[in-house]
Amino acid sequence: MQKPSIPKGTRDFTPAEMLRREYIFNTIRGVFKKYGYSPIETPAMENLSTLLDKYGEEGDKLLFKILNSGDFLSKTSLPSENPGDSNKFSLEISEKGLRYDLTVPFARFVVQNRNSINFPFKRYQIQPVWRADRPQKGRYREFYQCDADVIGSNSLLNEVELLQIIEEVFEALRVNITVKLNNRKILAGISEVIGEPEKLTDITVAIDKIEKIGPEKVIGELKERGLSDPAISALEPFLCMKEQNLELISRLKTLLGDSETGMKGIEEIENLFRLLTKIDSALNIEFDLTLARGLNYYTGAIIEVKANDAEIGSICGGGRYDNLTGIFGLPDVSGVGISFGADRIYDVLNQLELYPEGIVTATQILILNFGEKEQEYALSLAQQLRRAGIRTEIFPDSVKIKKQMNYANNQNIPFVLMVGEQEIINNSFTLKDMASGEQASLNPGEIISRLAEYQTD
RNA sequence: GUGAAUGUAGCUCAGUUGGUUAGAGCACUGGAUUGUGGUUCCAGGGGUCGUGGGUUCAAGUCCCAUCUUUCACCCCA
Repeated sequence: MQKPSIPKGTRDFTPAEMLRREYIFNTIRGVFKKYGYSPIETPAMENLSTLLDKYGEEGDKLLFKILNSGDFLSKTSLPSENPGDSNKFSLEISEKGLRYDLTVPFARFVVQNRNSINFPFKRYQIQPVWRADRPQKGRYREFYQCDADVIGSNSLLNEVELLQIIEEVFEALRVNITVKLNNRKILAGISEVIGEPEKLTDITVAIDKIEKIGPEKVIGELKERGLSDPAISALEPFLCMKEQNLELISRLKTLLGDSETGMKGIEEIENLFRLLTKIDSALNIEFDLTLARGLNYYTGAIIEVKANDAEIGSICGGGRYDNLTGIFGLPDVSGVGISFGADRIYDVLNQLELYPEGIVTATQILILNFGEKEQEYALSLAQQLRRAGIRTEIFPDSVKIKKQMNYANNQNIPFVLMVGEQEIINNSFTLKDMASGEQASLNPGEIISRLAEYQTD
């Protein structure tokens, strides 16, 4: 017999773990709803044509592809006939793939359902995504994203609203965060001003690493990527700017004056900061010129959130994309969205033990099983308690009390109720508080009011 | 895709220069206690030593391959 196992980078979750995860999902979902976002779901798999070329070359490599059904080999050339081109071959035997994020399927959804959608469309979506990455710290092959996007509106109010959502979610989860903000138009402006507009991707990828590897190595990498020496020396002042937020904005105005796109980006971020002063936000926001974000489709604001007290990558990210639906045949529709990385948030909360107490238990009271007659009575008593909103279970088998007590302990059930012959006659039952060990003899009404004090949800 | 570490009971781990029948704690089962758990005491079950090959009289231990997990790079939530 083989040992059972699950695929690399995937995980099972026990009931105790799921209670913690549901707490995170419920918190995020609650905030999304509060701001008027509506839920949608899309299939786990998409046509590969929907997914390919949306995430850059690296992203394509990380797509999980699904083998066609049936005798697909008979319809295709054998791999030995085109050696070294397994990528091309894989497209001959695979036409579906697992979704890589929720934004691209959402864009596809919007285009496909454009006639029934009421714009501006505010949707949230909480579903798993898959990446064929090599797993490591905070990185899984299957993980949940919690997305909120507004599509069909250019207004910066949407960016502000998404920042409010970020603030509210992490405040509720009690995670201290720093929000990093940048704008792709500013990055485009920089590459224009230094005379290398086509090298925008190379430039952003390289300067994204500046904190990690330092300016010298970034310059080295840019040389490798074919950036000219005059362009590099023109770029250098941008790499070592120490100004913050508003000062940085005014400094950039003098440097990017020649780039229309760049100035537009500055104007956007300036307005965003101005709007933020109106909402009484305590968010710790940094305008970070080195924030690039990999996903190719971003065109305006880009947002990334880091946990201050835990060593893990970003726990939330997003930005504005002006033409993602254009690829699917619906041009000139701008969208902006954020994505919470639920699994990383889960790791942060586990690391810092930030869960509230009430979530470790589902059942509030266990009715012990004393035998055939007693369990019939317990059945109706349990129903009374449940109607009063108390999460109740009956131990299904009339086994030793020790075992039933042990079950209550292991499940973290705070109360057990003894329903024996004497208790039934007196209509008064022994309620035991499992934490203190105290017992009291109470009638059903008294039990309900006693339990009501422990309502936590 | 590149580089490194790791794998022994359900879980966390010990296992000497290669040498008889591979151990502990926790968990589980039974009992001390037939209606009182979380503490205690006694007893018990549970192992293809990740997998496959090789070296050797002899491999958990050494060598090779492969898989898993973990960490870093690339990239990313």
